[in-house]
Amino acid sequence: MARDLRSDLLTAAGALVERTGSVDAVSLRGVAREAGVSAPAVYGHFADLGDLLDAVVAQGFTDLVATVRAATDGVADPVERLLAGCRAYVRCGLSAPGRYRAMFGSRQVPAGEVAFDTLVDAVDACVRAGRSGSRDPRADATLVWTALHGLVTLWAGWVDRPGPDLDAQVAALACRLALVSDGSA
Amino acid sequence: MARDLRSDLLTAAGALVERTGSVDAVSLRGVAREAGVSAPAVYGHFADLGDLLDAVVAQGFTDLVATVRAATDGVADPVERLLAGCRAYVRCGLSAPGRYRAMFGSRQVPAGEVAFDTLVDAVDACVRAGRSGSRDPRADATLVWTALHGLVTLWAGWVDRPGPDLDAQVAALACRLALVSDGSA
DNA sequence: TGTACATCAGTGAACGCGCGTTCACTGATGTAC
DNA sequence: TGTACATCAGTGAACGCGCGTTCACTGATGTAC
Repeated sequence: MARDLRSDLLTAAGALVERTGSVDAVSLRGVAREAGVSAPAVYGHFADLGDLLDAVVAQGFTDLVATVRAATDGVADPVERLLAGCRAYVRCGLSAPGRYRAMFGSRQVPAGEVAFDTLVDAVDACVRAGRSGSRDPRADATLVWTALHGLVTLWAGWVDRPGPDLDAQVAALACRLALVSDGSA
Repeated sequence: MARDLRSDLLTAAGALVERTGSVDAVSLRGVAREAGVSAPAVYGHFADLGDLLDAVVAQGFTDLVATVRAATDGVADPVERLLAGCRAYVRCGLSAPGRYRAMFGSRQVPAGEVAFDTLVDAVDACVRAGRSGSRDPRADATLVWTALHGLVTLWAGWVDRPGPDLDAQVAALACRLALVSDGSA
């Protein structure tokens, strides 16, 4: 079976991003070393280091969207659907905090817009089902996203994260900010 | 008037952190250049680059605590006090996003603990005044902090931040998560 | 007031290093006859 | 089946650069007499 160096390089770059905790500390030579290949070999698959890191970020968005979609597909109840999506979002972020930071750091966030519309729809569905008192689903979805983002970035790499269970925190943030009446609030 | 090179270097380092957006992209030579001084001159005031950056972060915590304290001092009403502190926290973070990221990035957060206790007290005061329905002020203060952190890190450097006014978002996040009944919720 | 000297903050040159990128190359794989 | 050749992914050496850090130095400032 022929090796797929391009995906090997992406994997190596992802591993380095997580190990160093920051995308800025990753070097082209370091990625090549991690993949067990010479530095110039990278240029056969990526224009330069920035291109490689852009690909890591792009894959991060693809993963995030797929993860959330997989978690929400087939969930009929709108509140459960919203919560499942939020949980998946947070867990995906925490599974690769360095990449997550790179995705929503100083770079642009084009793919984030699409995913955000999904969140607005999920809040809107709760309103239509009479399960949320939101009068501005888009504004409240923004609050939810903001809080979930805080959850991922503040507690990434924390060992002794304070407070209750992660899923309970996600539920409390989502329900209170989306004005959903639920046992968690 | 004699120059105070140490504080000049801190200022220069802070400016570079904001300009590059990341603490990892700041070099000792770059800071010296920014301060108009030779690179070895830095060693007269800091052990090495890490020491200098630690000082930037430490000053960030000092500023943050002082800013929040100044905003809350003399505010009698517990809800107003909580909101004033949250607004000050967010504005301080957004005024120097790169430094804020460095403060709560991969490095340790010792000074953050003290500031957090202040937030717990503020929520607790609302509960005691019958203005909050929180049954676990510490847990709910954690949610508030998480959301404020998200607000700073997600929207730092955003030009067209969506949704309503920043202060209104802060109020919504704080009131809903701390279970304060207020016009904003 | 003037002179000799100690102190000490900042300088300029130099070091070794890892970096991104280039270049001519090699050696395995596939194809034409 | 065997041979000659084209293709092309990956290599090793080399480049120039900015980096952190060291070292002996300089020149201004303050002090003792």
